[in-house]
Amino acid sequence: MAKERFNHAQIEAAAQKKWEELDLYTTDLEDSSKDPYYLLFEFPYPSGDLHIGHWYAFALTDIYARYLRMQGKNVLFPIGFDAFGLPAENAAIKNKVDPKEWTLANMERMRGQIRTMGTSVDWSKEVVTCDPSYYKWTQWLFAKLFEQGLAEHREAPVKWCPKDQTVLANEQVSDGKCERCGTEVVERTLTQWFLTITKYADRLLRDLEPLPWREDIKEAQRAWIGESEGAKLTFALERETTAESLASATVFTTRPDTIFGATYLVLAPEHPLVEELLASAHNAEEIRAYRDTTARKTERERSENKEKTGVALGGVIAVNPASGERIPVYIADYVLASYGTGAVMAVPAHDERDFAFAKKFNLPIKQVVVPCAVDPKNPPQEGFVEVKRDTVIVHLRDVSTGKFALLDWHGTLEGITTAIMGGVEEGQTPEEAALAEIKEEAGLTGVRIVERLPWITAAKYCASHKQENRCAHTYGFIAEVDDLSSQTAVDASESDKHTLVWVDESEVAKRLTPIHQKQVWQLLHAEEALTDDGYLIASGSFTGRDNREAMWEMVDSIGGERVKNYRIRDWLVSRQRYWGCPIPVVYDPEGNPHAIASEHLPWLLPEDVDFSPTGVSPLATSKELKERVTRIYGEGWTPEYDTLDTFVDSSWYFLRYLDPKDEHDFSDQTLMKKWLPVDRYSGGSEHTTMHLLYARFFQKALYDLALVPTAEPFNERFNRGLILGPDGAKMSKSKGNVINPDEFVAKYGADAVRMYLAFIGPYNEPGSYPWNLDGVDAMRRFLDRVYALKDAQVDSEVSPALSQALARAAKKIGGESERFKFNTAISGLMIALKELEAAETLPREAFQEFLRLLAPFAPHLAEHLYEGEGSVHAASWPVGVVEETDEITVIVQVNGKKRGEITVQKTASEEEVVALAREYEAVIKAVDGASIAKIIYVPGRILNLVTGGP
RNA sequence: GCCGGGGUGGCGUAAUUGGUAGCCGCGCCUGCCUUAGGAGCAGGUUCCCUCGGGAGUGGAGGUUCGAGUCCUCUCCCCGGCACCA
Repeated sequence: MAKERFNHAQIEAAAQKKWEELDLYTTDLEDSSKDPYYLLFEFPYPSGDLHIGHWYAFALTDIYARYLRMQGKNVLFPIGFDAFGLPAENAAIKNKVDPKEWTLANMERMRGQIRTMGTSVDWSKEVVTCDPSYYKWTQWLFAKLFEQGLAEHREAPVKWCPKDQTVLANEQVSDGKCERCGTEVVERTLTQWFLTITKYADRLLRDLEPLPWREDIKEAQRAWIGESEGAKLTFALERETTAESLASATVFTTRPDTIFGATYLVLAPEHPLVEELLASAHNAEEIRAYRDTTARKTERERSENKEKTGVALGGVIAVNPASGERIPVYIADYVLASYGTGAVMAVPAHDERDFAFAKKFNLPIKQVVVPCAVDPKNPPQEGFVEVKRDTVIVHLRDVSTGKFALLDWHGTLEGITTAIMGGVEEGQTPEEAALAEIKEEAGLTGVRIVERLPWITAAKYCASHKQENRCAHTYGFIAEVDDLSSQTAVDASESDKHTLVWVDESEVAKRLTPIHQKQVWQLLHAEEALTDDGYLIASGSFTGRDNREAMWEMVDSIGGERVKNYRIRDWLVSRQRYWGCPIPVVYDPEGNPHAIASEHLPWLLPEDVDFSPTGVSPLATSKELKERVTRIYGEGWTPEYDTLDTFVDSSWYFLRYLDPKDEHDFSDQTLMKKWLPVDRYSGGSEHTTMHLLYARFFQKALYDLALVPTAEPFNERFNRGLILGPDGAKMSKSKGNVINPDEFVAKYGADAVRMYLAFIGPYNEPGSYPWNLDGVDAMRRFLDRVYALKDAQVDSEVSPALSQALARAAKKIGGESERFKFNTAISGLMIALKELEAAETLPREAFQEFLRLLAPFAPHLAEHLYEGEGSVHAASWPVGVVEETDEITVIVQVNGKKRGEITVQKTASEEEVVALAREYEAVIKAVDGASIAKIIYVPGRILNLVTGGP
């Protein structure tokens, strides 16, 4: 017999009607009788249809909104539409419809769908970014930024999408492709509007630290801002032949400690000095050709091919300000014009890119930092003096077999395997020392040194018998021997210490035991720069010092400047598209930009426009716009034809929610003081670096203008996971795995669908979940079980046990909801339901209390079954007190393994518990006659008996 | 490559933050009910086992009376950044 299933369509419609009649969700922002709580989710783009992702975004934040209201909070839970943007324009081009009509129709459709979801959003605060009453204030704020010098009009190379026919922000380009349509972007030089977010880079970074955000979100922002600390150093440029001073080049480096190792200088192809020095170069043609080739390449093409290219600035040299060395100057596109100073000092020994370039162009590689390994078995001791010793390590190869000689040590050094090694004695060259050691330790003569290794390395260890720390400054050699048969035997005193062994090349690294031995061998084969820290060599008066410790002194000594540099670029906001907020600027007859005065705002988007994509801004085709400018400003004045990036619209919408209809101000100062910052902002991880950073920048700029009361817009930020298609792949129309929620809502009901989404996993973590119908079905079964209990209600007293069960549930469900862990909150509901079902009789009061716990999760069904006054959503969250019982369960362990559990009075002493435990059969068996050496008792939790001997 | 977050049953997940590993759900198994079941109900379900137990949270060590949780090394997955000097 099928269980009675409720008619969800009927119940939902009735509940929604009731909420509207009671006007349940209009927030009185002035109300000061309750704590304000601003719960925000990212407002949707009106694409036309509500998809399952919208449900995940809106319905789950709605759970929290409802919970907070029941907690007695005054909750602001608003919604609006991010209504400007490309899809409308593309639809317009394709289907010959008006973008405005298209957008308005979509919004109307989505409003209806959102209403049927049963979310408790406050429609009275709705904002629509394409509405003149909204964009009037986007324009007003832009004008404010312009007045502050935070909006700049300048020529710059920009990313251009040939398909969308518009400029893109750096952030909208990924892998060299337009983020929106996937078309390869090209670079163009245009005069564009920029918001100078770089001026706030430092504050955006610093103010991030105290925010209670998840580390990965903060880290993504930090990486985007990309702070690096370093120095600006200046190199004089001279004519190579006459030493005539030509100019000077400033470089940015994060490694000024390696200045003595700078063996050449590199300028970005776009660097202004390149043009300036062209006349002095003897290979001007070559340079021009290189510059042109580079200019024709997209940034992607440049970075895709990691093979270094470049050309020397022939006849020009730079003077290393530290060493005085005259070093060559190159032009290469691995140096970016847009980062740092567009010029670098190249230290091939200690920078991977410089190393690759130096190898290719045969430039000198000069080591100035010696990386230092520490012997982990014998580390330097605090307080001992450090003594530096020059040492050598020899890798000796037998030419006839190709094997290498190693020494297996005996005695106190048993188990250690090294190469032939030893100290460099007074008056010896390292080469001589190497040959001497070969003779001494291996007893070999007729050996030749074939190579001195390029890098010097070091190892630190403690020589405890001498009370000193040693630093072995080590030169490496490769030596070869032809004929082993004619060799003399090793001195007996040496052969006692070690045995000479010959091993294959591939075995060497595995056999070497002390860490620096291994390191030297690896360096021998390492064709790469040394980027590790260590001590300085060949660095004038700084030689011997720790590189990090000496760094800033070195900067001072050559008149360098300590600076911080940021990777973030200014925000390009000009778009050559129609469906956006017109940039509120006009140009005087001289071409200077002027912000449009507030009495002319909103500066309306003209309607007599041909918006087919031609590469010029559609607004340029408007007759009305030109006439408007002439009428207001006079002959010779011209309009700005570009529109704003839609991220500008969405950078302040949460301020407008507080006063959406205000005609005299962008928001309300008093209400902002009361409601900002947003308490919790829930959204998608795709907005971590753009929207979130832009909104923070806007807030700070407005804060500095005293237009908003806080420097940060959002307190908590939660990023939700992703709902995948049933096939586990990201939903996309092309894959045909898009879930349309309407179908499932019709079949299972809105409550079941939202509970399924809530139960799927923790909401505040970046997981991804495939859509699974069985899960929706399970939620419907749960709701059917709830519904089935409605007729079991009797007017009897609630038993203490049931009362306690509900109190525990209220506590758990509340706590989990607080942390957006709706999955475990629902688990709490299921446990509570089981307890209600198991009760002999179901007191009405108990079931009604359960409905209050259910209300945020299944708002329609809870409303339908609720018998109290008004709406269940206006009821308060149950505040059951979880009482402690007199009896407690103690887990008994023997040697950390669980052997049983005993129930004792809460007041029982340790002795009593131990005595009880020792009578327990499994415990007796586990102890097995052994004596108890130790007893660990955590009252009320655990007893651990640790056995000693028999 | 660098940075961040993770690896727990067949699956999604849970674990009071150092104290009973596997809650809740899916799936699966058994039984009941039913003309029927892609319905409902009850029970079971980490693995191995000689039914006494034993093993177990990616792997290897360590700290601790006790480790999914802390430390060291290592492997793998996801996300971000990436010629940023």
